[in-house]
Amino acid sequence: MVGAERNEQQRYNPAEIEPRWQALWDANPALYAAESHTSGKPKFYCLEMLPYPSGQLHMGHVRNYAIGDALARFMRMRGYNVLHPMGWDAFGLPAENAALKNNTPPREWTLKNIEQMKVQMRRIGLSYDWAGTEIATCLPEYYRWNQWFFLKMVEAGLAYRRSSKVNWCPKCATVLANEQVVGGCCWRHEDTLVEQRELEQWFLGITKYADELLDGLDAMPGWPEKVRTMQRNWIGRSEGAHVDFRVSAMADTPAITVFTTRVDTIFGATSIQLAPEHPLVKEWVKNDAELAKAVTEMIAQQKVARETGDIGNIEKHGVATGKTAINPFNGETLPIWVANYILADYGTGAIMSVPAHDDRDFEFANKYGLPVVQVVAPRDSAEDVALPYGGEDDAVLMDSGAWTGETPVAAQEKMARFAEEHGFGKKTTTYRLKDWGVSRQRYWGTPIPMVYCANGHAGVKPGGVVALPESSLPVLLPEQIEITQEGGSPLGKVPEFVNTTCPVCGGPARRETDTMDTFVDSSWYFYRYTDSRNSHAPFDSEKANYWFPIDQYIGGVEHAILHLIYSRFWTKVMRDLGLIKNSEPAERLFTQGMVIKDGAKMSKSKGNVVSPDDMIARYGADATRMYALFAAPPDRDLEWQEEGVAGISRFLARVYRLTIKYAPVVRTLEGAVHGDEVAAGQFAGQTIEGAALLRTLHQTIAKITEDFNGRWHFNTCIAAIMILVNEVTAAESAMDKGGIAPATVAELLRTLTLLLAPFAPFLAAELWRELGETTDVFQQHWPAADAQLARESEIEIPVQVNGKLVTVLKLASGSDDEAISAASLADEKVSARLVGKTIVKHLVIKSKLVNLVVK
RNA sequence: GCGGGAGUGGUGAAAUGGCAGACACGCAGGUCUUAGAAGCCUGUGCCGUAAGGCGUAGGGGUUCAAGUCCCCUCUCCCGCACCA
Repeated sequence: MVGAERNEQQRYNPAEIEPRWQALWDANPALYAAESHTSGKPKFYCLEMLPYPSGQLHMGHVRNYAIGDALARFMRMRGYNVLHPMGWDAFGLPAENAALKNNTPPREWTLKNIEQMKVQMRRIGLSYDWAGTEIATCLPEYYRWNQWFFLKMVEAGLAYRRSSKVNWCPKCATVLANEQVVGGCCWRHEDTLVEQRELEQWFLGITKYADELLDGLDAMPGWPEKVRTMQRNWIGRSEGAHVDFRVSAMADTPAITVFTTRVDTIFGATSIQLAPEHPLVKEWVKNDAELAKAVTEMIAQQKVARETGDIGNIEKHGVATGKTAINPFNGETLPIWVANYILADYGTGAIMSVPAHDDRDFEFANKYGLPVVQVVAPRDSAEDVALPYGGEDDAVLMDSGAWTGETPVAAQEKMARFAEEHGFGKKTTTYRLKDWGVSRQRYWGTPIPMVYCANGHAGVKPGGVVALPESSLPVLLPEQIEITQEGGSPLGKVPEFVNTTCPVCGGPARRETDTMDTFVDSSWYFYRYTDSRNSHAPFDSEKANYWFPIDQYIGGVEHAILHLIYSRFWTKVMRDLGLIKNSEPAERLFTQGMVIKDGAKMSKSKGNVVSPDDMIARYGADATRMYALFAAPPDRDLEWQEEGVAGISRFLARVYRLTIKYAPVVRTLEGAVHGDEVAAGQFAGQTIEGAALLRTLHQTIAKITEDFNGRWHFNTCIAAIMILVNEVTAAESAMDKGGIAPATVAELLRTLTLLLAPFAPFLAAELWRELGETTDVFQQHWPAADAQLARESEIEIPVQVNGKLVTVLKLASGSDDEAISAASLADEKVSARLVGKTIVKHLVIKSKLVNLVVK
């Protein structure tokens, strides 16, 4: 009957369908807007990391957003109030480089890129609430709140200025945070070695939160173990002790404070080792030309090794200073050396060397013939142990005065207390994490809202730093400016910007000309989304408290340290300012894998970049994003194969053909109920074919629904939809002959469309309309799986003999173990295997499988 | 060196201790076509004409049953690294 109505088949044409729907969606800004915080629905904050507006979307973006958009659409259909925002991480160096190259102002270049990328994102059909949430961090409406937070941190003693050794990228012509140095090179210029410079810089006191940042990781089950481990390593908490060693015969020289995690081994110390850049060494080289030469060489060598990533492998060497120090625990005199394996910026830059119980000290002592004194040994086997010996669980101290016989752990505690009581040491904790240096000598960033009062006033000496009042915010970035890469901050060359008055005394003042690290912008942007048009505050606390924490954050693992640690820090600061209640920004974090091509990360230099625009032009946005979900589970790397996209496109074309073919039948069914309103009994009078199709349908619903709840194996979800479509296609002749009730056909096609909606929104919208619906497919309820309909009528029972498959029995659904057992013995193939054997065990497992153990 | 992850057909992959390779890609044969493209149908882990045997990096173990759990080894990817 249906076949007769078949017209000339329309072909699936995404190039026509997709822009048509896109235009409709663009014209309706409220379509994906979240309801307010007073909504009665449960909330769901679905967030993807905001992109840098380079002007070109890449496949990594497409994959990231395809995952987030599928989830956002699914959650909406499940009845949640979904916040799904998007914005632009719009400050940063590329805009300045582009300005140099093309003579375009950074602002213009950035805003143009944003427009381009927004066009691309809309073309993909991503369901963002553009009108309600979109932010660009380079606009004063946004960055004024960076300045506001900065002032709050100055007030709280969390932002401060000091001179220190900093990482300097010559290409960026600016300072970098420790987090932005990757393998000794700049994170943006992987071939550019980072130099060390001494500069006055602004720092944020992230180390005040080091313990909370570290301990909090244990209570974050929704974050990948990998990310939590990386953050633990980065924070690098190390419990130990400081011990002061007096320098012999130099009463006015300060004692050398060493940091050690093994104070229990101090009786085995045979030398003191200083970093080449230790302050005492700097003093001593003044009167010792030979020492000066050796130290200078070591510093140069350390620098080279650090830059080439070889630090850790360079040969240990050192030089004796000729000076000695006193071990406060036993009064022994130890030689003081300078060694190239001691780092100036970790601990105190000085160690006590215990060759018997530390690999590095052992290597060093052997080379220079320093004594090796064992003071820890296994409890039972005395001192017969290979050195260096770390001291396992059953170890005890030997030759260690009052502490001899103690376990190392007990001794560490007692000896640190002893040192403290006698004033030459204390228990202490060292972190690898350093305070966050946020000053950048660049133009395209947030101006730091501080001035230097030229003449000074009460409490501020001439040239001293003064915070601007909140009322003077925003400090605007000047627009017309000459960008250069030399001669310090570009802002320093703009007199109208630099010259100002002191807000306290009214005298002349000079503005801070450094700008903030762009990671400041991204540390709190997701709070702004909850109230992005607020001009009185960064956001309304009530709104933020409704939406936070983020229910699902999705992005690349490359931000595991940088952005994800800074934004955790910022959240804690905001909590302590009383702005929010949550202590962590995101309940769940998902890090998707990379998109690779020919086995390597896509890059211009390798020439293996696949452009999303090309893919969309050839196969459509639906096929492109669906392939990104189908080709691999989302947490794994994805090898981009164009044939695969073509395959998805063919699949969508089959769905399209099938739906268009039967749509006329569906449309003529008046008042048909559908979706989850269908009563289970409705399809009771099915033909066998109809029942089989409904069974697969409901199995598919169940599978996809379950997967969205956490497993996120969208590749197998899409495979399940393919299986369903394959079955429907195979039943076409039955459908044509009227072997399947029209209501069933309608149910199948409507539900199939709903199941496709999170993955292929354009096609779903088109087919929903073709099926005669006037509502928006994304406002529909997600279909409910009916366990009755999903149940198999016949079960397949594999039968094994000694664990090897012999046959598969087909039995009526609901057969009990006894029936299964009997059927397995009655089978010919099985009995052939049993000739001359004795059955030892006859196992029927969970009504699913039979295993006969025979001898 | 430390930490995390991975290793399954020609390829992407699937399999929550229970039939290894679902679903795709590719390939081969067929069909339709004046021809091609697109469809559609069939086949496709390896060895073997077949019956059958073998098979999840390698080795061992636990179990009625192991890709999956445990131990050892190898390889690859990612992060950190002379961190005292």
